[in-house]
Amino acid sequence: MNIGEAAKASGVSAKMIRHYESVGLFPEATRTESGYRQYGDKDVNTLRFIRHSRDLGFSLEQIRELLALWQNRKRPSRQVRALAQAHIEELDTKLKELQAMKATLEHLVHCCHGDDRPDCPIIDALADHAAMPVR
Amino acid sequence: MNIGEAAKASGVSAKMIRHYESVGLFPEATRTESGYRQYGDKDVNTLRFIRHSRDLGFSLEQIRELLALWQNRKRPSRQVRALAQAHIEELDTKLKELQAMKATLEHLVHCCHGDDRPDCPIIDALADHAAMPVR
DNA sequence: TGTCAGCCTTGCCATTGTGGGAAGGTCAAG
DNA sequence: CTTGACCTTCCCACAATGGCAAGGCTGACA
Repeated sequence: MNIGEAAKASGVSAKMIRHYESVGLFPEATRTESGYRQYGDKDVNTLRFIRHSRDLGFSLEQIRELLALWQNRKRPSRQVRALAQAHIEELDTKLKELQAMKATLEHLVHCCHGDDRPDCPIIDALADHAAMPVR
Repeated sequence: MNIGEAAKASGVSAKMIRHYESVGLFPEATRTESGYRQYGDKDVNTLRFIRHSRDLGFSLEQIRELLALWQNRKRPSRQVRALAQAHIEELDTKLKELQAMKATLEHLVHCCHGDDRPDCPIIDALADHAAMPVR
């Protein structure tokens, strides 16, 4: 099957399939005589694996490791779990940052009357030399 | 004061000050005869405003608007609040995505025994054609 | 057989915000 | 006058994705 079909079947855009190939995440596809990339069901499965991993927020580097573990029938599940655990912690760090930002903003928005008057605690907080919670 | 000093005083790196200037977020600094940028207290305040805004996750484009509102003494606080409110919603969208990823991963990690055996529900979920919650 | 749509190819550019580094000019202290 | 610390500009990199352009291939239809 051609790249477009593989893209549809896997949910990974043709552009991204080429990109993954170029960075070595995905093996170089065999080509027809005229240079078209050819894919099989196995390739589509791999692409789906990649997409699922992306959907969970894994980076391409992490996916590289996940793919290796996937293809290694003798992997200790410990390793997979450690990778996932580490990623959860990354997510958690980001979550906390975003939550802190949101909390601060919500507080400020709450304090701002939001009418025609120029007086605004949000602007004041951004300008003030003091009191910027996050980071 | 030179750019390095302004950077220290504001918490914005010299690199970024130049960048903000180049994209028009920050006015071009006056220069000494030899070409060094010169900053005053007012500039440092503006840089702090920018940094505080970045700390709350506003994009440079949003900061452009915030700066305009800040400098307009007659702004209606309504506009500031609307900007902040919109940003809160962006944050919330991201938060929900990350939370969904985290929840899925936590579930999978919980299911994985994580020992020397190769059997691994995490890998299985990534590979399986079905059941990928997020997105 | 000609042609046309719709695919494919490569390659370059843009995004967002930040950092790194090179090559060279300036300044102040010793 | 030298040296080290600063400054200048310019280019490159990241991560992941999209877009566009110029050109080649394929298959269907007249």
